[in-house]
Amino acid sequence: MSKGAFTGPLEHIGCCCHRIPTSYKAGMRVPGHIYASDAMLETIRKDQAPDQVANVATLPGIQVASIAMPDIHWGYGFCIGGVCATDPEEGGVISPGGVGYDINCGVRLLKTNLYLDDVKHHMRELVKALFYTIPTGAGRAGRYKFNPVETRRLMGEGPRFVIDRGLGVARDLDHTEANGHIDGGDPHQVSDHAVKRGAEQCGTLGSGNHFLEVQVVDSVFDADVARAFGLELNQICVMIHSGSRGLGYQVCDDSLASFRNCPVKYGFELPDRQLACAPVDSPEGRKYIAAMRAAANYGFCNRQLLMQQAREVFAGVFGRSWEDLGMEQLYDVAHNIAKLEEHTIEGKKKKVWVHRKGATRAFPAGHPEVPEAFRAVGQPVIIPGDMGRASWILVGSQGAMDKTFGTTCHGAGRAMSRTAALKDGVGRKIDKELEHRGVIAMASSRNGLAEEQPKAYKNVDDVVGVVHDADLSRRVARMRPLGVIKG
DNA sequence: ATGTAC
Repeated sequence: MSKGAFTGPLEHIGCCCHRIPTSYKAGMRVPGHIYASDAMLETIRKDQAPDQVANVATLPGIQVASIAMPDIHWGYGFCIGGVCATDPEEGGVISPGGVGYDINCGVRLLKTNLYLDDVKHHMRELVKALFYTIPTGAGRAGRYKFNPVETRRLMGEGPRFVIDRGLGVARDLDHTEANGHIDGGDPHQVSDHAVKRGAEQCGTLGSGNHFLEVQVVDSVFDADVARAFGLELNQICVMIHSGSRGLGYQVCDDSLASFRNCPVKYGFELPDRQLACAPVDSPEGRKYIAAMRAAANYGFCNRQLLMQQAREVFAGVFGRSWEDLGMEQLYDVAHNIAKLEEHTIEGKKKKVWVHRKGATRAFPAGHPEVPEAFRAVGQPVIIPGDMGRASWILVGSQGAMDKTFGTTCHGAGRAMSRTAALKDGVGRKIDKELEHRGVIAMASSRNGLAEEQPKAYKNVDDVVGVVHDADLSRRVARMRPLGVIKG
């Protein structure tokens, strides 16, 4: 597909929201809604992501609108930063492209009782210890080995499986989206090949935009919610951004092959074959849903094991147990997943399949799926930014339920393609540049650092500004990076 | 995102 600029209509329809009308493209069942500032629209128009928003609006059973967040950019079939809800009772479909290749890519935040002054003279040692303990990079195997039977059990149970083996504590589950266990995951719908890839990679970081960062709370925007989350100024935290590694990739790939003939078989047309999908209640759809849920449970396990290794490293560097260092999990969110959820649409309660691809659930105070500890304030939302500037902690709000199926942004969003960023980095020492900005960075590949350099991303502060102003979630705390390990 | 082309 062409990646040229988008020149179609974007009609301003309210706070930070722009509409692609159904008249833009044949077959659109609903309009497109893109949340962005006027200034950001210029960046957003640079690739075909808005056209992908329009393509998604043609999917059978789609409800209300094809929605995109301010960190939108081009992706496989669906844009990254997209939200699509389908109703199975209206022929609604499930689509692997609406979840992404990295099923349950997501973010976990681990708190400590350390402050900036406690770590600032230990950052080099800390980052080195993290880098030499936690495997990074594509294809890397980890220290935890599971045989195929164990790997399938792990996919069925989620992090409880590894916690039962001493790798974490039960209260970690209370602080994970869906308690780290998506019901209906069936490991037997996952191919042997996918299981084989997953068996040796649980507890590894991967490559691309995945990272593990030591961060400091740089600013607090909502003191009451920050207190409820146990966050305060100058506190040290660890942010973990990773997904389901080769296992999720293989589940996605396997399903795309099985979906190839679905448009003919079930009688619908797609404007782009990368939108491959199947009715929720079809054999192909049911198999993908069962496998995708199992891969999601694996993703939660991967971040659990990454967290546990970070706890061990801190304990080693600071000579105290991780419990004594207060290394408790704030929360863990998935930002590449499809889930069956109840939403109110035109006054009626409906169970819909919400696809979030590079988009984060942001449920408000009082929602039954928000853990009890946060029920009074809303769900913690974790937004990873780029490695030079910032990341954010937000809280879910009612506006998200009203406008975006309980969803907000997932990160900064790329502003440059990987190849453009790579070319831009030739001859530079990006780790040295980061050091001048106060960030110790270690990566297993020089190219990785160039592709992920700060200016390859939009300013995450701007992205967060849009979702705050549009009431899709609210600012709680801004985090500044001190040290990072990457693939 | 991904043993970046079984």
